[in-house]
Amino acid sequence: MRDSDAFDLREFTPYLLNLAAEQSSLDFQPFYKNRYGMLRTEWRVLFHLGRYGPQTARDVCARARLHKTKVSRAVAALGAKRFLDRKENPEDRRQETLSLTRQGQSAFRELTQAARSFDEALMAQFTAEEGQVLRKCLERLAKL
Amino acid sequence: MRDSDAFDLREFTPYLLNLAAEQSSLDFQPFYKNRYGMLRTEWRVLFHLGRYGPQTARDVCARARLHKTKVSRAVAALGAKRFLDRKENPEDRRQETLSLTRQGQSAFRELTQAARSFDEALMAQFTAEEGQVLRKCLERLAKL
DNA sequence: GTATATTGGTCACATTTGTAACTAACAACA
DNA sequence: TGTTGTTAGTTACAAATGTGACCAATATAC
Repeated sequence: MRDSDAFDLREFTPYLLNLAAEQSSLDFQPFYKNRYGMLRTEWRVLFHLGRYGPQTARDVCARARLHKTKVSRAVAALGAKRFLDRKENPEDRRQETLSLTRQGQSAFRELTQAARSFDEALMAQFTAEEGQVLRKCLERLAKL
Repeated sequence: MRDSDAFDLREFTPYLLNLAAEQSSLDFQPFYKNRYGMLRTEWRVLFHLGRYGPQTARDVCARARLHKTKVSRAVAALGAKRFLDRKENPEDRRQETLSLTRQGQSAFRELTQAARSFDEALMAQFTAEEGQVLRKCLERLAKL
């Protein structure tokens, strides 16, 4: 196993991915946390509601690739902060249709714009080709 | 804010990074979890001890970029499972020198080999150039 | 119709993590 | 020597997550 001496964690893609993911998430966090008191999951749920319109928690789960308990908690928190409204569906009383309040829409617009700028700044350190390769690789790795 | 309608979370690099990181970590997890009952942090600490030899928890913190409480817990867990030994440093009795037991070294060798193979398989889906670009971008994003 | 299975969503519990306070040992300096 | 500050590491508590049990509503099978 002579070779194993030469192997460094920094050559291990999952490790690198985690470092990069943690770092970038940490840098973006202030936008939704400081200003709106949201957690990451809440921001994701808010985003999906803003981006794809009113839908049930089940739909959010599928689209955001989040477990239903995580979505349930995020929805409760967003509701408590008046970022979304819940309306029971009369045709199937198990489910509720979630929709953003005016305040929720406003937060969505600002956070989306912030995300866009953030991403542009992040990608600006790479060439267009590098950016495309990066994106393509990440999508493949994420099994999207 | 017409443009914000077109923005999708999948175009947001931190989001993509997180999906890719979670997916790849999940896929590798069985190697250290099922076989050795380790957590991710424990595997990282074990790796640094195996790769860079006996050292104090403080050194591991610096090299592995982990907070000292996280390392402290991982060291306690690895010690309980007999993967490492702790020896008080007589020159400075605050610190302990950590070193892998025979069992720890064996686990290190196997996990390192597994990581290497895993990484090769992961990168095999890309061309050599793509791999280099990906690695370079990730290192930059991780601020290494 | 009644029994059974499935689904949307919540709750309760255990695990993991983050944060800050803490202890013990050492260092610096009067 | 005594006082103050720093450092290595642990502990205690809060916050967040994962997992499975759970409840009510609907669908399916008989």
